[in-house]
Amino acid sequence: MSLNLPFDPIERAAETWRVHFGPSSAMAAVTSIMRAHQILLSQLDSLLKPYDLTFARYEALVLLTFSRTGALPLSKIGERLMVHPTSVTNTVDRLEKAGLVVRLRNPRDGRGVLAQITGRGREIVESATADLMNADFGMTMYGESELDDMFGLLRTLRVASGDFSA
Amino acid sequence: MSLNLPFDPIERAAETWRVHFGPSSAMAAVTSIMRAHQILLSQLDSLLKPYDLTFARYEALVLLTFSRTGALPLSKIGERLMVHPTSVTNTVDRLEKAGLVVRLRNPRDGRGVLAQITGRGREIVESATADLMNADFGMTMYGESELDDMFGLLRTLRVASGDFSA
DNA sequence: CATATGTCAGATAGACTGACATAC
DNA sequence: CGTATGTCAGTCAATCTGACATAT
Repeated sequence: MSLNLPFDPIERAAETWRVHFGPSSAMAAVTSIMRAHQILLSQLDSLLKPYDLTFARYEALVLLTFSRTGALPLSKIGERLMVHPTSVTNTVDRLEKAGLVVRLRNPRDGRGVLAQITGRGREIVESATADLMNADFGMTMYGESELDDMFGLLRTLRVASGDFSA
Repeated sequence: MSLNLPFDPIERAAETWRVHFGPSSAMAAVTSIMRAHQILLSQLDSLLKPYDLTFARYEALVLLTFSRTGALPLSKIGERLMVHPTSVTNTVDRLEKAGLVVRLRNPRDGRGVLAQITGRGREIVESATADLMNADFGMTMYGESELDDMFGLLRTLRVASGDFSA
């Protein structure tokens, strides 16, 4: 599983990069984000595997528990999770097959569909969330202030990319 | 393309999370990393699309230009890029079909295969790299010290996950 | 012999395009 | 009418498992 190299592969790439193309802190930072994503996704998916959930599906389920009625239009789910409409359809399909949500017609918009979390869905979210928080979302190596620093740093990227107005 | 929400969707999720499950800075940090990855990958792949490259394939090509002979065993490519052996096979397949690398038998190990970059491969890397550096790898919004902070922060995660010994 | 390298078939989760029916 | 919602078919890149041939 773990590589256990005797050197930092990204740091080495950055050094070699400097020799060939000139210095680029951006390259090292971007590569680090890519690798961090890979590490975290793998850990989170492992934690969620007993529930037959991926992180993406877990996020959708959690979002539903956050709403007053346990139901949200698919369009709103896509907006909040920042994913493509067809991906929402796909995610809800899988959750529905697993019995964790049901589709309802939106009484306030004939075009729309609501995904509503089921009792079983709520049980699974509760249990999975306990596991994730217990594992600190795979971030046990960080202190509170470091986590805040990371959130703040990455917020700059999210603002600049147009996710929201600061 | 951009969402342009009037609020930060991750910050809102973190607030709601606090109400339902208790505070978790880890959750906000992890979600930020996930979103940052998504944003950057999309930007990088757009920049590389004119060359019919993905970021993963570009990384492999660059690695080859870094080696003395322009050739590396597939096993070494997998180790440096931290990807699964079958993913390396897949990546090299695509690069080979595009004429950017060729496969050679490893003269020093009958089991092994070398991927060697071609002249056309070198041209493409040079041009694509110029584009990427010109776009600062999608990180134009950051200063030098912020990029270093990010690298340092994420290094902690990579060490803890066993990528290498610090 | 056990181990390491690479390939293959097949499965999976995800993102995306374009077309479409439906309803606002 | 133009716009918005969701679905569908199909494509694509990536990842992984398990099996396998080959060579160390």
